[in-house]
Amino acid sequence: MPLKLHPDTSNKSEKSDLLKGLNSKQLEAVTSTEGPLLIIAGAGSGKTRVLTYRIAYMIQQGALPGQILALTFTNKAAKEMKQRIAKLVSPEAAAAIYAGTFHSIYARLLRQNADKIGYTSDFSIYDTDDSQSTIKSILKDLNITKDQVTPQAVQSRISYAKNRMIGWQEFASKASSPVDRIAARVYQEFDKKLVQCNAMDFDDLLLNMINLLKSSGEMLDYYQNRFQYILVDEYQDTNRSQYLSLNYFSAQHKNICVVGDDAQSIYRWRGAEIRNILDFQKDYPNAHLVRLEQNYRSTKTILSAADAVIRMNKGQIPKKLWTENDEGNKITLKQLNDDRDEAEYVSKIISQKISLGQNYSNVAVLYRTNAQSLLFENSFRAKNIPYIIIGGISFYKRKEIKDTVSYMKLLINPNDDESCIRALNEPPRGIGKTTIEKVREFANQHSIPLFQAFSRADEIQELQPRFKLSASKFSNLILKYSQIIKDENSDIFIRQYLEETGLVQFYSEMDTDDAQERVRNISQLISDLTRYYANTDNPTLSDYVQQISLITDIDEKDTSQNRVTLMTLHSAKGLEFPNVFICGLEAGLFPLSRTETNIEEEEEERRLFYVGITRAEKDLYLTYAASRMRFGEINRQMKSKFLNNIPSTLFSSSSSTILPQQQFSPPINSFTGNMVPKRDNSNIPQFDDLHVGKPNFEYSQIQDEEELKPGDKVRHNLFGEGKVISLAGSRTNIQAIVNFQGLGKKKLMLQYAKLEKIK
DNA sequence: GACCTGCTGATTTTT
DNA sequence: TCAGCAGGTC
Repeated sequence: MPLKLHPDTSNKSEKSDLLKGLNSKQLEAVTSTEGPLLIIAGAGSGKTRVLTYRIAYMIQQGALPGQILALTFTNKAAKEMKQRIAKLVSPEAAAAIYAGTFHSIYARLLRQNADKIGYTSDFSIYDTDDSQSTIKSILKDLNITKDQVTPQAVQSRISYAKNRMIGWQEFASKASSPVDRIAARVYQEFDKKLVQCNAMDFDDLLLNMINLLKSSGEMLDYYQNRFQYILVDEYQDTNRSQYLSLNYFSAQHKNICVVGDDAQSIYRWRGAEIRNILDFQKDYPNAHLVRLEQNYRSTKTILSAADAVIRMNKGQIPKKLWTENDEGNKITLKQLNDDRDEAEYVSKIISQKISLGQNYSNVAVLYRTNAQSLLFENSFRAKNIPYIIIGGISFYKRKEIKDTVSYMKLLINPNDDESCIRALNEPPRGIGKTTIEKVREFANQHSIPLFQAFSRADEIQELQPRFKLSASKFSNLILKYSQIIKDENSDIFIRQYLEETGLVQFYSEMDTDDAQERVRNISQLISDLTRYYANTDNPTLSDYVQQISLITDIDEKDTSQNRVTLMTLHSAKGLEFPNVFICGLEAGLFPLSRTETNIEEEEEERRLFYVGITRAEKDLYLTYAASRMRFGEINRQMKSKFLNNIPSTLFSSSSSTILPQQQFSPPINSFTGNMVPKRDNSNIPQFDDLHVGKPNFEYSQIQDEEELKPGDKVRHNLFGEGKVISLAGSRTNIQAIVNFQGLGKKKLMLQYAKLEKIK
């Protein structure tokens, strides 16, 4: 169907403005709006710009924003794309576009039609931890011990199968090893359990989308008409189920545009199939192909290094990435004695750059494994280098946050057994393992959710009266508030509910730093919920919980501030920085040792190195250490074989001489265990960036403007109104004792507690 | 049922 | 190195 001109946006000058500044290939990609289009976009070739402009152009040409489906790799990328479209076209248009990750968009669509596939719209989304603990309980029910198979092994096999659209029946029929046979058995139970719990894991969001499309002709018809234009970013990293769902969506109109680069495929281990991009032209025989090969990001030197590396891979499509940029600085290769020296070296270079007028935010430090971040953190903190870590333990994976979210989930989806278990004994209610086992048995016998079994505790003969009492207290609390929320959907009641769970009070009363931090985190989550209710049309708790279930590490970080970014090479995909350090280039670490025996895995590692190199705009530093502490032991190692792929002419003269491996100097410290500074989070600017949307952590504003004094009336987000009893501590670390109405006295750190002074 | 202690395995990468 | 867990004790 050709595009019709939109009457009010067909302004000629706007249109030409939009296309101005694009090179001929980019222009071709932007304006080829009809039919299947494959864009092979080399690193730094302006891919994001092309996608954004293409959408804006389509809208200008008459496409309805609500008919556009744009799938990106992170929610952040989608958000940025929408922001740019808001400027290029209009905020209304941007808001109407369906843009997000596969998982978040599909979750949204599934919510609207959950009943068609046997769920309710309030289904829970299980993250990896939830799934694993479900698997553990299944293993227990099946009397399978850890000696036979680990829950992790089972989980990864199930996920592997799901990613490739292999159901349990097929998996069972092909299972040849004992572990596979167990996994097949668990897989079957797991599927059943998830449906019972009204829950989906990450893989199910994709699979169920396909099930939904297959569920009826009308459904398929509806969505094929609904999404007239489909755009997919990072197509090389899509898996089988993503691929199939796209085929369903686009089968009629075939207006599908995929963008990718086979050289940057780094998620094979997660089920991504490069063949999706390689076979696109087979799938759509009349597909138009555009190659974006001009790089606007990096210097010639960096590009040469990247090219030299990727050329070592056999299974790559030949590409000629080129740039008009300068030759630029040589690459620095540095050998250090050990991992601590490596961190010191990186800090030193960063400090030098800062003194020459660079910004911290122009620097990224990339590594293979999250565990490597610790030494950089220590060193940066000692040198007052502000930094942000992406990845590692996410805010939403913290115990107290998961517990709080479990209470929310349970309120909207009482079938959710995982949340029930989590919430049940946090804070401790005196219901122990034996009791839970008895209730679980009862639930299994009657095929009812765990929560329902707790509500019927009276009927369970073997339970002692005191357990029956605490069980009914627990279920009454949930039932009471789920009714209240149904009657009046307001965040006020959710806050009240969370307070009544006693979770915050439990931590508040524990006088440890750790507990105080947990209180702060919970209160931050609650502020976020409040903000969500204030800023969203038709907010619901269910929607909020689903949103935060799908937040990715990179989404939740505010990278706009002036600080160094620390992250894994995987997380760096799609980003760019003037200065990039790639650290830990050692045999066994990068490439990881387990990949060395498998050519395909090693090629994937090499692509990962390629991705890392091509993040750099101007200066690239490659470092490796002769010895490194791993698993609490000091290991000596050789430099990475990947370094041999880069011609030595590209390295600066100040680079370390590339020593033959045998000549490595021995590590200076034979044992550094005690010398590594303890992790100390006290002065890192971290609380403001662990967040959905805009964090706005408004701490310490009050005491800066007007000092609190005993007798003042204050309001706390969670505890409500109260009166300041006393203040103690140093200026930067004031502790207040506040008497809250109905709650009694609480000790609060002013620096973190959000106290609002009221008249 | 709560708490303590000593053992074990984890470090790939993430929606 | 250290978090998480099983197993023992009160």
